[in-house]
Formats: sequence, structure tokens, C-alpha cells
Amino acid sequence: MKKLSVKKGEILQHSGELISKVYYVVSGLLRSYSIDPKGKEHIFMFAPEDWMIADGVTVDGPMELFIDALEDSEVIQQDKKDMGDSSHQFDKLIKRMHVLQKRIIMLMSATAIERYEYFVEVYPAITQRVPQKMIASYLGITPEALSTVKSQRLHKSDS
Amino acid sequence: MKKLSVKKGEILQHSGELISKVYYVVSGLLRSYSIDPKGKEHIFMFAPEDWMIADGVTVDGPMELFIDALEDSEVIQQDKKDMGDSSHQFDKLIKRMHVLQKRIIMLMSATAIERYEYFVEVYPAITQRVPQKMIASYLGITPEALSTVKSQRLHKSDS
DNA sequence: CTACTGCATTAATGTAGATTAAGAAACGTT
DNA sequence: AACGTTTCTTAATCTACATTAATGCAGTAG
Repeated sequence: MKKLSVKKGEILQHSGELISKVYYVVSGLLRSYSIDPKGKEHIFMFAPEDWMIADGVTVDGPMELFIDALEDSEVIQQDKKDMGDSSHQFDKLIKRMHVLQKRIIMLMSATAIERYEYFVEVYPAITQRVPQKMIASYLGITPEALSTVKSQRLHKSDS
Repeated sequence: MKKLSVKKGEILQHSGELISKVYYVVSGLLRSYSIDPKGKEHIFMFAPEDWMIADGVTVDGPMELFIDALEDSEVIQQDKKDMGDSSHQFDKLIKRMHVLQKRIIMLMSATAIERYEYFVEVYPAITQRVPQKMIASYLGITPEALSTVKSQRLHKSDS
């Protein structure tokens, strides 16, 4: 368990590494993402201050997630195996699962517009801090599609 | 913690209930699913023998998941708060998260065909045990689309 | 056996979002 | 300030999948 200062753009964890760390974000902003077989980047989560981020390493092998810094950040790095299993950690995991569940349901049932509305509602702060194309990547759509979604929203509020 | 026998079609948990149980499947097959605002059903997971299934209830409130039996089943019901936080349980959760992560990445990056291929690879047994329309619901596509995907696969293997 | 009901398949038509491309705006670097 | 680089927007075209609808096929009940 140690404190790190990372610069914007710095990579904390490469895909496929077996070392399994957990990062608590004290300040700044991290993200985790994967690169699919077609070479496209998909943002899996954003982690602003007070969040925790980790890859999904299991006993079965590594998960293909990168973690990097979108802003200069202070993070506390901890090894997963030293985390213990206090019920506090347990709760955090349960909460994270809930977010993932919701995300899956949204991907299956909601349109790009609905997913964007939900994103803005849940993470209003993030929209100001990251480029649009990353929000598009999080939503599972292209930056072009996000752009049209946003203009539709503007025109709607005229009515 | 008690053992239950449930009949095919029986509902173990309704959406919105606050009671938070975990079910270990001894034999048979359960599923969890949600119904979206448009009234469409989306299968969240299948749980054959030796799996565990639960809703996503958190401190923040209930998750909108139903759980029911697709086959006559024997299950062990346990209250979440009595689970303790042994590292065994912890590991199970981590594994589940891994599955969810993979699913999200697939939904964002893979076509219907690729998702089906992956499903068959990971859950070959399930394809024989549930109706096609439920597999479609799990994959996030319509039964019609799944039907064409399957015929494409057949024609491909001719070549 | 016939009639009903739910499921699977196939085909037509429609649509959300991808792709491609080109111009405009914002940003970092010297 | 002036440059290249990245990001954002807009529009035209394309494609994967949804929707709708018709048909065939079990399974089940009378």
C-alpha cells in the first residue's frame, strides 16, 4: 500500500498483466478500458476522486483492461491479496456489481439517447472533465452519434 | 438457510422486493431477468446447477430483477446478511464481476453473431435446455435475429 | 383426430446508429 | 502569434438489427 502521483496520460496497468492491484483515487481522474479485436477502445469505467478502480483479474487469468490517468492524479495503490475481506470492501463490491448490472440492462434495452441521459444524470461532473469521444466510448456509440444525440437534445428543449 | 424445491415457472423473487436472498442451485435451472419500461424482458443471467444467483439489492434500494425457475429445481436459500464475508464468498463475487465485465465489453463491441458464438462456447449445455427466445433475450437481440444468425452459421460450415 | 396455443423460421420493410468524409473549433508546442 | 494535432460537428450513405407479418411446427386439451 503506497501513495502514487501520476501524470495525465500515464498508464498504471497494461492489459494482460497478472499483477493485480487496486487503486483508490484521492484526487484526479482515472479510467479503465479495453481494446477489442478490431482495435477499438471501449471505456469500461471512469474513476474520479474517492472512487476505487481495479482490473478484473480472477483465478482463471487476466482480464483485458488498461488503466490510465485522464488528469494528474494522486492514487493509493494496494495489492488485491492484501485487501482482506472486511464487510466494508464487500459492500463496495456489491455496489459496483449493481452499477454493472444496470449498465448491461441499459445496453440491451435503451437507445443511445436514453443511455446518454442516464449518464448525464448519474455522472454530471464527468461530462465536463473528459472529451466527448470518451463519453461516446463509455456509452458504446461513436463520437459522431453522440454529437447528433446532443444536438437533438438541444432542439428538444426549444419546444 | 433452507432448502427449497421449486417447480418450473415458479417465481422466487419479484422485482422491487426488498428482501435480499441468495440462491444456490443444487439441481435444475434458474434465471434472473428484468422488464424494461417498454415491457420487454431481458434475461440477465442463467444459473444451472452449482451456480449462485441473486438480485442486485444495495443499500440504495432494490434492483429490478425477477428470479424464476426454468426447470424443476432444488435450491438453497440464504439471506444475504447472513452470508458473512469469508474470502470464499469474496472470490465468488469477483468471478461474477468478471463475467459481467466480459458481457459489457461484448455488448459494446461484438455483433450478434459473435455474441452467440461466445455464448455457445461458454454455455454449451444451456442452449439445449432453454427456448431460443430466451437465448435471444440474453444476447440482447430478437428471436428472429437469432434465427437468422443460426442459419448463417449452418451455411458457413457448408463451405 | 381436430383445435388451440406458443415457439421457430423466413421474408419484407424500416430505422438507429456505423462509416466515411470534410470543414470548423480547440489545444498543445515552439 | 503560428503551426500542427486532436477533437467536434454536420451531412450522405450504408448496414446490422428491429419490426411486422405470414407460415410451419410442436405440444396440449378437448
